[in-house]
Amino acid sequence: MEGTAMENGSESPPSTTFNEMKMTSTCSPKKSRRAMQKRVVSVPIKDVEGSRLKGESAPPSDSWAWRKYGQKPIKGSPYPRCDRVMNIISLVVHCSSIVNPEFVVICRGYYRCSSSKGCPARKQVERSSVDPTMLVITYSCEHNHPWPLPSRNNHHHHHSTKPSKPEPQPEPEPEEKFTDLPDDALIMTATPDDQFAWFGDMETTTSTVLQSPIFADTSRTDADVAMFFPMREEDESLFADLGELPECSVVFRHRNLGPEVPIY
DNA sequence: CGGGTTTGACCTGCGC
DNA sequence: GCGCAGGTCAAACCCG
Repeated sequence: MEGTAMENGSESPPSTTFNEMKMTSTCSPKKSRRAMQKRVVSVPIKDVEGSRLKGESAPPSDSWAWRKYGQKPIKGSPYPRCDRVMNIISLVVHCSSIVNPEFVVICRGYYRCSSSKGCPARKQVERSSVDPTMLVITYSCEHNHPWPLPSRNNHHHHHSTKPSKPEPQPEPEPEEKFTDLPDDALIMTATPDDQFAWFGDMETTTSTVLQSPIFADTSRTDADVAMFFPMREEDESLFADLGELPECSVVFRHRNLGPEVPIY
């Protein structure tokens, strides 16, 4: 409500500013966003849904622990400055997207590595603007920082909320994950056998053609959309689900395609 | 009760 | 210089 008390606190000297806090939270004083190495992975939403249905908490499941620290509607949204309203609108527009795929509100979730204290690794999850059936996961790390995530074999530091899962393939040297890369982000579609399989449990992430649960059936009408709004009890969860676009598509699937789509 | 999520506010970078 | 868009914080809330 009151946002940050320290900002409004006129009695306290500006010794601890928002700025300084950020700088201390990162290793380098120059926190240029450009100084972050990035890697972008495109994952079919279907796979994410699958993992969610299995009860996993993180959006696109990988073997690290991520903590969500923010969410934003991004470019392409009608009211990007009004977050609260945006959540509502995103629901509406999302539902509209069933009828008119041109309306695609892109919300981005911000995740921080919670596997270890002070880990600078971050991850952004958003739906692809070009292919709504794909989920774009952006992994980022400080430029000069070796990939700080713990080994996927390090069981002490994660799975705080996730059930144990089979470990992925043996990982390459962590330092190699970023140091060989150009500054520009790479964009790729993850496949189980490519060099970036280390990104996570990509055994379920294939580059198979998606039959979009959302857009495949163009015969949907506004009536289909309307069925989302009379909800009351479910409103909470529905709005909460807006945080994760893929989840929203899960809702659609449940509602409209339930029996048709195999759930695994 | 501890850890994760939600969400409004705020800060910064950048384009115009 | 201004405003927009993206990124982050942190209090409140939720949940096991």
